[in-house]
Amino acid sequence: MATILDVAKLSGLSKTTVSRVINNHPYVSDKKRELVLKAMKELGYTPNPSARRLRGQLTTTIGVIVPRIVNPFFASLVNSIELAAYKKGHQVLICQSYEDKEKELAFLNLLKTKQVDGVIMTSIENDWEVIESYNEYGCILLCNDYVNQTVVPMVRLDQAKGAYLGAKHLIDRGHQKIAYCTGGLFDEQGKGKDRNQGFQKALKEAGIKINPKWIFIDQHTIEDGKQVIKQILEMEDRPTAIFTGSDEIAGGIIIEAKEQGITIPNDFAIIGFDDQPIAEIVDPKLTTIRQPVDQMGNKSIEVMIKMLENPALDIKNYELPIELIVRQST
Amino acid sequence: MATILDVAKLSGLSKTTVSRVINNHPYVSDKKRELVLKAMKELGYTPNPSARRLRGQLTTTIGVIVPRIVNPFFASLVNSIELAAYKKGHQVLICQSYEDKEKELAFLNLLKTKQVDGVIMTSIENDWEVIESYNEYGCILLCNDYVNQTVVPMVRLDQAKGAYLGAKHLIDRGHQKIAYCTGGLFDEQGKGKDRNQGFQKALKEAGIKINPKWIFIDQHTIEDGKQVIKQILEMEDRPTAIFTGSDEIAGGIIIEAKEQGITIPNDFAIIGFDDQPIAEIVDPKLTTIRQPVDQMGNKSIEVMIKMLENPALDIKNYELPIELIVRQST
DNA sequence: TTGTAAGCGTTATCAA
DNA sequence: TTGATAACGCTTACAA
Repeated sequence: MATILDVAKLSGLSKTTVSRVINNHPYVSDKKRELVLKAMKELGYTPNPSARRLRGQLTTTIGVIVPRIVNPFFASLVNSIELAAYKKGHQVLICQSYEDKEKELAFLNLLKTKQVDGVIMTSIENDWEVIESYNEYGCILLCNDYVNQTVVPMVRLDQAKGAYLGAKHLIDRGHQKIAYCTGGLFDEQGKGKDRNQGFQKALKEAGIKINPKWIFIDQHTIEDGKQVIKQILEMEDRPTAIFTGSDEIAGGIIIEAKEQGITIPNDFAIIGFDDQPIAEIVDPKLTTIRQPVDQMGNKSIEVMIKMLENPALDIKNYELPIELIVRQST
Repeated sequence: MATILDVAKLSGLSKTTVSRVINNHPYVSDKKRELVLKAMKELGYTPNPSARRLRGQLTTTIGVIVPRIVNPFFASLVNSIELAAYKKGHQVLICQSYEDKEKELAFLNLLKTKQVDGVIMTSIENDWEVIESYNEYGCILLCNDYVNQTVVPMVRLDQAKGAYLGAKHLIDRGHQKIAYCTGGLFDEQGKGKDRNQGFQKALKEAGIKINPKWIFIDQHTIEDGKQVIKQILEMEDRPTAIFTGSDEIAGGIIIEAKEQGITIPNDFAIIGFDDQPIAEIVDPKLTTIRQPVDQMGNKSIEVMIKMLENPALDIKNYELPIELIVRQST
């Protein structure tokens, strides 16, 4: 590989001048700039990022932490992040946390060693204090997931509103007995609390009481969805509608329901979350709450790069719109 | 961040000795090793990968090129690669080529600058000669896609056999009029040629002639599948079975067929390729050819790491099993 | 406007 | 068995 010295020699100039050209510094005469550019081209020269990194420069690499890439929601989020990053000349290092604290920390360690300029976290596993302690080593940006403090920029959706819209839609369709499936808990605090609040708000407004037997926590996959509907079918007192935290659970419910001879939306109305491709694949097609994934990816990269260029940037909260998509399952 | 010098100072030894401990070199007394280890722990020391890279060491980063991460097949391939790499202490840098030659090359350039130790290519866009020219800068491994020369290790499936099994299955079910959808071309050469061959072999053995009107090339998405079935329905002379190059196309066909009041498998038998999650989501569930994605990912990392440790490694071709999964669509 | 030289954190070479 | 030192490729004071 050609080095900066090779370029310097070929152009008959010093390393410094070459470096100045590479970094667009002022005080280089047009003539010499030409010379350098020509030599660079001739040698097919690319600056060595490791050396730049070592010297304390930017790495042009951004890390992204997702729970799992096979989850289509996160796949499309990574997709939009990668595309946006590439346009800006950055690479994307991905890490699947698999919801594991240790994996998450191992990845955040890349900040310490300047392997990545910054990390976009799409989910948070460790306590925020722990994660925050890495913030001194590089930029952290929260995308999708978030915390209550405003210590790092966040790109997020109004999940409470999304859940509210979904629940309200079911109520407007005449449902009073509504089950709730979440990937998190059904707490005031903790994972998924915003959606819980939105859901509860809608029910409260309609004067509906929540039946704790119809709350299913820690549900994630298609398989989980199948189990949920099985459990519901065994109940004496059944709900008439099911609100779910993801299209995958909703999809599982629809698939298994059909297997059991249940008609949707007649026997049960189902609503998903995310608007993943599966929403249009299942039959009946899924009513769901759309998360503007592409916008989230673009915004995250935009903000991240701004942060990198100007570390003193104001820390802001970017909220993106969320909307209800009505299809056939409700 | 603590550096090797800090560790040296704290342990009262030299950088060299510390380095020896880090790299498990011989000739370090147990006592001093202890000392170093203790100091490392106390300082929370992590070696700086940029410095190691610059010094010509391994980067513990492996690049993976996929056409697009939102394609579930590639998402699960990346998933298994990432998991296997993590176990071995490696990071994974992903690049979506979006089937773009330039993007592919931009990424291969990371090899030149020692940003990644090696690249796993799951698809090939540029001419092989072009790609091969990067092989001198680092390890290249082909996974899923392949070329005819054996210049780099390849982890692949017997696609011809897969296609043969699928076509044979349709024939065994009594079909004589079989359409063919491929993501590539219907050539002797070029993308997807193996599957073409397998398909053709099965038909030939059964004495069936191929109707060129029933060949659909360059089909990829669910949307494409919908278009295919629409076209078929407009034909005078229709096929009775459709062989597709991916579960997504097959899924699209099933979805649209249902919309049009067609019954599957009665009116048409459909067979997919990949055994993606969608295969079990559509109704009727999809008969398909399973590609052992996890095995491919694991094997690729295993071989890649072997190559990195021993660049003189024999270049081999690793072929993994492929099988037919019969469900309801045939 | 240009160049010299020091230094980023490692590891390999050589000498002790 | 240990340590001093040079080198990897780059950027940035500082000097000219």
